[in-house]
Amino acid sequence: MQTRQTRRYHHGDLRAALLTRAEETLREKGPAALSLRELARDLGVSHAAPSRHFKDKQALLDALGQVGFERLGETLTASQEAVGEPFADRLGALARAYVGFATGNAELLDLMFSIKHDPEASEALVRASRNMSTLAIRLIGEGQRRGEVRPGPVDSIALPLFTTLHGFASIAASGPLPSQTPDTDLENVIAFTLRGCAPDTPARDDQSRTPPR
Amino acid sequence: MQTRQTRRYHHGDLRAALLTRAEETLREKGPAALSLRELARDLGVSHAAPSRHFKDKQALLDALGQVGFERLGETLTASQEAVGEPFADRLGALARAYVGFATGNAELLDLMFSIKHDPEASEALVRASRNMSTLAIRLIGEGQRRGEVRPGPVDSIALPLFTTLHGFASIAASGPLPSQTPDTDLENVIAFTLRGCAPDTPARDDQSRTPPR
DNA sequence: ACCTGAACACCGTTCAAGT
DNA sequence: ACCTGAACACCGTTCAAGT
Repeated sequence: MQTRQTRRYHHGDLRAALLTRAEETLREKGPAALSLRELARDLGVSHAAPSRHFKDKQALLDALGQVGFERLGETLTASQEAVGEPFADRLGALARAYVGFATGNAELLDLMFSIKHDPEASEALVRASRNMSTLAIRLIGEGQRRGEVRPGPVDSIALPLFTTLHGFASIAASGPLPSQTPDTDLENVIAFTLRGCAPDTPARDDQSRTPPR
Repeated sequence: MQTRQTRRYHHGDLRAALLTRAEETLREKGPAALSLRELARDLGVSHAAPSRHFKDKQALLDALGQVGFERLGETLTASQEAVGEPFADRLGALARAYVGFATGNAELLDLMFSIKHDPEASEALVRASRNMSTLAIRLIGEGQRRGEVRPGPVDSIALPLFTTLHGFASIAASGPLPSQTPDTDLENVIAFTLRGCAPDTPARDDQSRTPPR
């Protein structure tokens, strides 16, 4: 009766338990304090047990990064659901979601983007990180159809857009900015990005300009 | 005579030697391979010797980050010397210099920006990193005086500008971008940034537009 | 299949002791 | 002042062995 009901401590999902605990200690004590042996200790298994699920410490870190990318992807996707159609609204929601994730998961974001993108990196990791840029591409495409984003190859706008958001998010996450007003900073970045995306003759306020030829 | 001329192995500048060697192994073998004991071995001193110069491994990493910021500052400053006055030229030179540094010193850049910006972090480190943003501020101020950058608080433009460059540089450094054409990517980012900075009525090519009121 | 225990080579840090 | 040698507690990884 002990084999069926009393599987005693953790079994079936030591892998998941390792990832969960790893994320906790990453958040609470930083990346330097992340050790396989301590993880095993916390979970009450022998120090060699993790090797059944992750061949390497790096393999665990990669898996953690993958979780991070998947969760970031979900967060960004969700940000587009309760928001209006105008491009400015969608971009604002995306930017706020990205920055919110970055400041709420600073150590994880750092880990995600410091993973070596070797050709040999886990395919799932690569897929998860690419999924994110797809979102930016969709956003730009839609903005162009609405005439709120200047025409041109989607990538030539989506990549700068993404790097701007990512740059601000990662700097905001890695320490207080020189400026003491993070909210204003974010609004400035959003406004800057909107200008970078806008058509040559802004359609928003001023109708007295000459229309594009 | 041995105390004056034959100081034997390294002495006077073990500290500098440690930093130099640390940067080499960081570049060649990555941050995970950076160990105080191996550094000491490489330099022919005992494994306890480094502690005379850096109280901690973290103290060495902070010092390494500081030299990184100083060198990046010099690189960016130098990029402004042999370039014309127009804002677009200056920005282009700055962006290319930043990305060049990032791709040429990927591991170091990563280390620089993953340093915890505690209030207790070395003052020199903080100063070195602030120096950089001063450059962006000067650039924007000058662009505004020339009428090539839209008016407004300098910070509201300088910060987005900086985050855009940094975001692209750090992504470009941390692995090949999805796109296979890094040069075009950089040009796209520069063009995007210029639009973000530009006055409402672009002064560049098309003179048939209505001038600003 | 999943885990344990022991073993190995490597760490960072500290501290008495040497010169 | 600057460095050594030994010691301590901690790693990651491997591998025979258990259930």
